[in-house]
Amino acid sequence: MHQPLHRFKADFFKALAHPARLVILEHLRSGEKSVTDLQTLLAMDQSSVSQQLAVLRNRQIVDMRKEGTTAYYSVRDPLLFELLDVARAIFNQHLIGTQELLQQLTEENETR
Amino acid sequence: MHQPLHRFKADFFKALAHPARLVILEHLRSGEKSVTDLQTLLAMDQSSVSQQLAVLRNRQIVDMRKEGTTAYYSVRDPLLFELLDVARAIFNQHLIGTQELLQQLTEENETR
DNA sequence: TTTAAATATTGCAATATTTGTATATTTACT
DNA sequence: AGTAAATATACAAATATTGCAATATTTAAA
Repeated sequence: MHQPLHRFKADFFKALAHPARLVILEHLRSGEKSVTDLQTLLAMDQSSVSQQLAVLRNRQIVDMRKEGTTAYYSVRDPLLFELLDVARAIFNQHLIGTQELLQQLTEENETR
Repeated sequence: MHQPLHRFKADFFKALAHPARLVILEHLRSGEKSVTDLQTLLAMDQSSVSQQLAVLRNRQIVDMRKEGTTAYYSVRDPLLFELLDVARAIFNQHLIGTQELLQQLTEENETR
């Protein structure tokens, strides 16, 4: 049925579903970065960074530009940042909900 | 450092990273649905639907309401649909890119 | 108190992802 | 040609996720 398209979409989300890759994307908000840059920023070893970048590259989420021996990575579609913003908004809502729940539980204990 | 938060975010995206779960969420755009409803809509067996719903429930993406023996599921935060919309926009861009590439390749072959 | 309907959970083999380590590849420089 | 820097890839062990089939649980009604 809608199998292929939804599989495609699922693969896209799968590419985002990793802490290191999310951090990489956050760092790319401020423009392209080299692998060494990211390696420093994330305090990760070179090959791990390269591997995560490969995942993002395969899903076409990032673009790569080579200058000499240096590879510069950037986010292909600025809409991605919008997506991350909406995701952040959802997390905030989530945290507010959790906080309210805690507050409620605390009050229940106090009035007892 | 930012480990826990990004792990949390990654888990959220992981919950979206499955074709069946994406289809379920699309169906929930038009309001709450019972497990049987979804089972029919998706042409999946009951236990698979329940399992995927469990994943969405664990990540607090959907809410569940029970009425008799029937369980009604709905999306907790409408922002989620906004997120899916942005994702859709990204896919469209992506497809346009692919299409243009194909077009270009076709033209190259024709003029040769 | 059986029975049926609706939903949830469990167990497990098959796959897929992650993580760390080692090894390639590419490019520029000497 | 030989070497160093930057990046990429290969591989294997540890984990996690799927996809089914079987089994439980819960609720309402006979």
